[in-house]
Amino acid sequence: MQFGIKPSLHRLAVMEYLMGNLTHPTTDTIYNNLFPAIPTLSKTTVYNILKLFEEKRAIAAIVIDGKNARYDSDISQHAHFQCRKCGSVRDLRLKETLPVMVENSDNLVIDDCHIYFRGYCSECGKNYISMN
Amino acid sequence: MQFGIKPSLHRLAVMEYLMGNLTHPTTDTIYNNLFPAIPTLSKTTVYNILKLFEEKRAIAAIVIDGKNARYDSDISQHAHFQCRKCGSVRDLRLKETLPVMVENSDNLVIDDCHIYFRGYCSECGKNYISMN
DNA sequence: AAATAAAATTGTAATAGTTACAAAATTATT
DNA sequence: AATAATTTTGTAACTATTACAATTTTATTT
Repeated sequence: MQFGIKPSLHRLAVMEYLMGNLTHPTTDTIYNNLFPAIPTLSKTTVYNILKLFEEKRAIAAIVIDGKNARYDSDISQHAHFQCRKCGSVRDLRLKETLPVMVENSDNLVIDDCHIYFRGYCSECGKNYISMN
Repeated sequence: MQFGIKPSLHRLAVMEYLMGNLTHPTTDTIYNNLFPAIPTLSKTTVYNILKLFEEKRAIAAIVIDGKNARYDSDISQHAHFQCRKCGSVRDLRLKETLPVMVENSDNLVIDDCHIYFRGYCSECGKNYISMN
């Protein structure tokens, strides 16, 4: 396990789950899916582990609607899309890697960038008629 | 009041506060600052009004850390930066307006885009030494 | 102007995601 | 084997937000 994170059974299980499920799961989803196989697992541990991973930048936390955080083991440069109706989150590939595109006149130490879009997914947008 | 929002004293007060304070205030901050002048104001009303404004796209909700939402009456294309240490949020101007830069192969109805950066602000980053 | 309908606001209570914390269990080191 | 360090657990607390029904205000109709 990299990123200066010591491995443990639980940490490995969470990381493996994330790598095998690039569906931007919530803490709850991760916990519920791991629990059957690891009955001693506690939800606090999942919170702890996800927090540790995110701090070490081993995974990305996706926060869009403020309801709950989602997690992504794909830390390559990509954007996200969340449907306003069903709440589902999916990846959006960028057509080109973003250049340094902000005016950073002050001495900001920038280590992280997130881009997200919102709207209606193909399912929920079926009956959507623009009023413009 | 535009965006298909009927004006009321409270709605006008919230909008005026946001337009006069481009500091990305939280619901709490808005409420606490308006309350002295409008003692009948309730926090639920502030929540209701901010939700309405955001739904009508009259303001932008800024959700970065999942702790609480912040609001911005500047709905022009710009990015945000949040300090990991002090939590402050500030604007970052984009050097050029973003072109359509995602592969939108599916039928997504996209109506909103947010870009945010994280790291350490000039104050909190003073003693920051990169370990790379 | 009075009566009625519609909309906005209020206050309380509930919800849900997350964190604090101290105890227990596990793992590593001496 | 003994000790120290780390990880995990479980409960309780916290906080931002929402649900909801009652009340007040505003608009519309008679």
